Amino acid sequence: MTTSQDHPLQYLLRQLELYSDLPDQDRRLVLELPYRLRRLDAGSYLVREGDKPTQCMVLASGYAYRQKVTGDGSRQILAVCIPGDAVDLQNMFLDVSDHSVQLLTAANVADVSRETLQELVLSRPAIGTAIIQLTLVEASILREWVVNVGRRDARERIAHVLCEFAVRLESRGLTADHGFELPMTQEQLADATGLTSVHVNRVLKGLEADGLISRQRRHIHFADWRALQDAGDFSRRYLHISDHDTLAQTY
Amino acid sequence: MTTSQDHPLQYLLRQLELYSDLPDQDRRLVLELPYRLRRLDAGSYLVREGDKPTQCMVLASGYAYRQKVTGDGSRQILAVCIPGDAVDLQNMFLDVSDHSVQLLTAANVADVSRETLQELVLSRPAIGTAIIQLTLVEASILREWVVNVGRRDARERIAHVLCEFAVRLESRGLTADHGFELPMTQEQLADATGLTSVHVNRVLKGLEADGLISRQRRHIHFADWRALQDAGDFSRRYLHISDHDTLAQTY
DNA sequence: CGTAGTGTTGAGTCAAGTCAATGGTTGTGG
DNA sequence: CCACAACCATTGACTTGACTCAACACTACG
Repeated sequence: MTTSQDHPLQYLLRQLELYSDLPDQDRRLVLELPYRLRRLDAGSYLVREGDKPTQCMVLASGYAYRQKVTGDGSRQILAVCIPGDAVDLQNMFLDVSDHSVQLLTAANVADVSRETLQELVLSRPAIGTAIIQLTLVEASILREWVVNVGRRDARERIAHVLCEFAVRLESRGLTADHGFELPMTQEQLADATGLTSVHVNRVLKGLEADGLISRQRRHIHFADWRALQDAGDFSRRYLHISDHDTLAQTY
Repeated sequence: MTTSQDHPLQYLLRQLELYSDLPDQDRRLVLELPYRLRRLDAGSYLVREGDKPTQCMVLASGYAYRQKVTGDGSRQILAVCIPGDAVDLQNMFLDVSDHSVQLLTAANVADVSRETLQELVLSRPAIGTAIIQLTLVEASILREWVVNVGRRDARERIAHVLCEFAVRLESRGLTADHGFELPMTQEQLADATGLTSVHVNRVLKGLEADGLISRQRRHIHFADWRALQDAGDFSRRYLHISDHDTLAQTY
């Protein structure tokens, strides 16, 4: 259950150490956090807007997304969570959740007590620093999403999201080479980019026709990674991943 | 210079205490932070994307905005900073700034040493908690902006931004009753909402024609606050300001 | 009193949305 | 193993909200 190989919190630890190394003791404290593991189906809600959560959930495997719904019922996806992401750092220090989190795929979720984690953050400076950095990087990604949705056209938006996803997956050691399994429908991609599913479909076909990507089912292959980055006005700076952090440095 | 009345960091302290009270000692530690005060003109850059900052700046007076520029030169405004906002909590724990901050008006800016502040955050749990909460609320506002720009039409976007601005100002005790001085041009408002200045102008006139607001120069008066909130699909939940925190509770 | 920055308005265009139908794939139960 | 259902992807025809371009008005300030 706590083999270092498949420990449910291993990706969390990896993420914490993306921005600064932890002392051995802190590393141990993280891996020794008591947790409860749950297996949940795709579509399950992890958090609902308005909830007062007592647990902090970590995605041990699987994908999820943050979302908000407007008054007239349309949905905006705000972030995609990948394995290792702490789903509600948000809620760890705020009492009421301001958005919902829903599973994109079936997933294993580790629940950690809010108080335990809070205490760790406040008493261990290195862990505190790491968590703050995580939070700040998440904010940085949100800023980039505002730019994406506010000032880029449809083709740029889609290309940008694909690039971001690829780089984030790679930094967590989760990519096949030059491609990945997109865990979302075109409608979800539309809700992430402020478009409609019909238009997303046309744009994807356009990117394919122009030789930037190729697709089969939901698998995206980067036929021309350089050109895709250009098409998406993508620069990885905002992800704050230093170059030597990435594994194979494929991208 | 350090009268409690006009201490440059007084609004910062107020903001820190919005989400949880500080012990007297911590309160004192904040107000006793060594700082250097600068007077800067409108348009000055406080931070440029790519900078490696060593100071953490606090707006003692005046307004600023965060922005990013896309490859083709268009600008997206990501947040408006009001007096008391710490301009670069971001940079306090990350080494390279991922966006720029520019003054909207002339302002007094207090520079605090990055290390001093870091240490305070990591050694004083109440201050650490407050800073994390601040960061999380900023992220929550960013999420709402993604929704605003991604899923609302022009009229809703403008109405929403006006509501947000009013409530934030009030929570800091900075509003005249049922109106405020908008410190931005219509072009800047356009860059904040992902629109063009021409269209912003038409929408503002529309809101005025429908009796939701009235304007003279840059002063916005809320002729029908209730209707404006509805028009903007606005709910203050995402600001995480508990009701008793607001002063007059005008809104 | 000229200049520069804003704000305002109209006319024409276009990127993206809407509506609606058709195809494909997967899974399930008979 | 087949048939049906459900969900998702694809495509075409038409509409529209917001953009572009361009001119003109107002205000502030040196």
